[in-house]
Amino acid sequence: MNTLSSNFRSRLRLDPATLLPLKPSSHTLLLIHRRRRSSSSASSAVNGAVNGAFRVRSAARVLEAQLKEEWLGSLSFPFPDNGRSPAPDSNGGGGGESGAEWVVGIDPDASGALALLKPDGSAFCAQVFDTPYLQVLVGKRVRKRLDARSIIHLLRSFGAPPGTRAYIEQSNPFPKDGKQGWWSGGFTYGLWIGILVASGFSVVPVPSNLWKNYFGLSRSTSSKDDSRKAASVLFPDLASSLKRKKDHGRAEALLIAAYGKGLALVVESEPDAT
Amino acid sequence: MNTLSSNFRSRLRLDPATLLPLKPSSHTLLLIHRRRRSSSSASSAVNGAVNGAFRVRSAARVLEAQLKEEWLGSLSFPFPDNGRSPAPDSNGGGGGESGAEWVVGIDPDASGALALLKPDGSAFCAQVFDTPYLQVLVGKRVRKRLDARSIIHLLRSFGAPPGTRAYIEQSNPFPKDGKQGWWSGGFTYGLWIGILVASGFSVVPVPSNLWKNYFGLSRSTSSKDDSRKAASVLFPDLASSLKRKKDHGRAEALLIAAYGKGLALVVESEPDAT
DNA sequence: GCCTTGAAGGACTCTACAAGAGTCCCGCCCCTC
DNA sequence: GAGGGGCGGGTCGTGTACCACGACCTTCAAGGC
Repeated sequence: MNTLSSNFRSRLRLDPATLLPLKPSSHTLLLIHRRRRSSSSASSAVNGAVNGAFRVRSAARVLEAQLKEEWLGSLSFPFPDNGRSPAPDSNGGGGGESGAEWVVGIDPDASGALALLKPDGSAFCAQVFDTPYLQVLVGKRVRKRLDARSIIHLLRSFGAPPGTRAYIEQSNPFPKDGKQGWWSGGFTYGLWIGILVASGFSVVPVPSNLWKNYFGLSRSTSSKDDSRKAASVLFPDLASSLKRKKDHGRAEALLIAAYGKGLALVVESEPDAT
Repeated sequence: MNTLSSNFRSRLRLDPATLLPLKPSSHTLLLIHRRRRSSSSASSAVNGAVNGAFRVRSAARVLEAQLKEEWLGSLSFPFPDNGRSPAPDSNGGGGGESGAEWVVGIDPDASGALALLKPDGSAFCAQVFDTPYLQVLVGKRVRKRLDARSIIHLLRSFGAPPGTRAYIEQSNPFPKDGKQGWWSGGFTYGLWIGILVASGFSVVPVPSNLWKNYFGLSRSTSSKDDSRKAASVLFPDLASSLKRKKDHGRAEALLIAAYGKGLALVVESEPDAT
């Protein structure tokens, strides 16, 4: 399709035992966001329900969770009333049950990548694509900007089922970083989210801490190289496309997807208790 | 649909004489971006074509235009090979000719709005919608974030023809503005672009200078009030929804749409010469 | 083309012909009414 | 809920006890190989 976006394929048997032992704890809740009718006017209803009986503290706690749920809901498929061909089942997600669902992982940076885990028989087909970009003249300099059309084209070519979950790393710039970096971080993040939601994916933002801790990549010197190494172990058939330093984005996308897949397995295999 | 997004309707006869006298000059070119096969590897082909015969100056000029064209192309419908139900005509835009095309105008700010100019017989139906938003907990503060799902829902409810042009104001923060402002500016801008392109619109970014000069709103004290006034004159039936200070976003969206509509008329009525 | 280092940065149109002049916000959080 | 004014700001999950702690980048431009 596009000369720029190189793609690679791999075959991987995702054994739950490989991914589960690390953190089956707290994140399961986040994935169970059901329909809620409240839309952009949270405070009144919640206050009305909580007044009197509960402390102000717990009310704040509840409101906090409510806000997060609504934010996630606004990024997820199917839509409340207009969803075309919505899954009749309760689960909003892609493939349904038994772990046979599609998962997308995205490193939204300008030199980022997109990883796709697609069910293939009893195994999985893993692919990774560099994010298509363009050269754009901004000010009197040429900068790199994501190529919206190519990204949409790529997503459509997948043929993923509606509501497929797309895990995307949250943009979290540092205070001492420059404003242009802050702007670009917001732009790539927003562009990806807009495209994904409009394309029928259910977007799940993931703070960078989570998937890094999940794979034990925290506080490791040269974690950039380590994440490439970890991705090569998880997806050995893609190791050849993770050899260079600049393949860091590919590794991130793959690990984010694997993290999301692990969460999905947790949700499916452990309905409630530990 | 949504309790939050208030909508309003108006009927307006857009007389070309009303909009044209101001600036039929330079911007017509920007709208004539035809298909180009080059994608994200501009430099080589262009350099090859320009080498030798032309000065370096003009080569830079050509490359500059090429970059801009590619950036606009990446935001426009139909897609090169995957466009579903593409307009068979050459014009990528919505309604075709005779000025009877749909136009969308967007003020992408967090408290912004979307304006829709829809052909209705020989006149136009103008509507404006506040951008749906959510309260989101970021850090330990509650901030306002655009509601992607509601925006998509709103756009789909229009039933606009594929390739309808959506004019959106460019995000241009000031150097002394804070990083959070830079991030948010990039985020809202990117989110809108992603949603619009993925929803089949042709996005045309518009620097704020252009439409302000176009309507003579530059260098006017309290240009906020003036733009509300100008929008009320152009769309008298919507004046009642432009009364408050905070309706500034609605006025902006309407004026951006009117600016885009004016450009479309220029392109259609004056193929080449002045 | 790939990797490293180091600091954290306006962008835009118009005028007039190379670089300069002039213009444009917004987000966020406090306050009052 | 609406308007006004002033400055330009991390955010995150987790743990211990309602704030503390420690973790996390990125963009953009220039130079070396």
